Amino acid sequence: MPSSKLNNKCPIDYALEVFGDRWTLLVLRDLMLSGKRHYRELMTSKEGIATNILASRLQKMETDGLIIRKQNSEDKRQIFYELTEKALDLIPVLLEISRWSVIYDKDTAAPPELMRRFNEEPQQLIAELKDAARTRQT
Amino acid sequence: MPSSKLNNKCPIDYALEVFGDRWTLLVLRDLMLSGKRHYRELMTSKEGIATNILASRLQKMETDGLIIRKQNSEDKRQIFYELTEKALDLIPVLLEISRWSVIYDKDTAAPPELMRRFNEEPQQLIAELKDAARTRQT
DNA sequence: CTGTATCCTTAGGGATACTG
DNA sequence: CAGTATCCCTAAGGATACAG
Repeated sequence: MPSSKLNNKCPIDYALEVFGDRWTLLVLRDLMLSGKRHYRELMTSKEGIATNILASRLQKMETDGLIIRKQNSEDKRQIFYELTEKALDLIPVLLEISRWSVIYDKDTAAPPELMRRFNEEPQQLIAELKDAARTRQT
Repeated sequence: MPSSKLNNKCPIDYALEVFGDRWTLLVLRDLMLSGKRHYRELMTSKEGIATNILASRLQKMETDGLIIRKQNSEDKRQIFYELTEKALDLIPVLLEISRWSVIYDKDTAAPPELMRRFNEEPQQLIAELKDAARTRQT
């Protein structure tokens, strides 16, 4: 198994360790592109993740430095998840994947305006998406 | 599970179905960036894939339209795998992933010249890599 | 609401022997 | 060489109940 290698040198190996499972990329999508921040919101995504799986995934993502678990300063019971720069830097990966899927799977759809802008001005779009995610954080 | 949805609309879902497992992306890497074309070559990659897994992955990749299984016209026993355009269009995805891993994992390395060119002239690099893969095919 | 704790099932994958 | 065919095993994931 790729993740058991001690001296791990291949970039693809590392990526597979961090988000090469069945759920992490979907959770990242919801946090980064759908603007979700709470457990309950993540639970509602149409793929139907189980509660124990979501919890374990969130923990691993925190360990891997993708998210930070925070509580609302007024109501301590309110938990939300903040994306790190490391996670935000996966936006281009998600967009590239989306572009590919939209081309090759007829049943796949993505916001056309998003895809158009990714083709025409990718840098600016990425910067905007990052900014949007950052300002959503607080 | 994401793959069981009938009306699958999210691009990330589709990508996960096609290459969201532990091996497909590594096999693609070897075919696309390392120039491997034969079963025996794919067997030697450092992650150590099992023979049955490699065989099943190659079959699924053919079903999914990523590769074409061919035999040498002179020596029919010689089998090799040819990448489709659908697979070649994943080069940007692999490069984006690599860029990210190199930044965030200190143990990860990639050819620096490759990464430099991906930053400075991505379109040209991608075109070159595709061409290289295509000419290798025959 | 945000998770733990269990229990259970299954698909994915490792090891190895074997085949045309 | 390019795989099949088995056997086995475990980690990943579903379902559900429950807790703070």
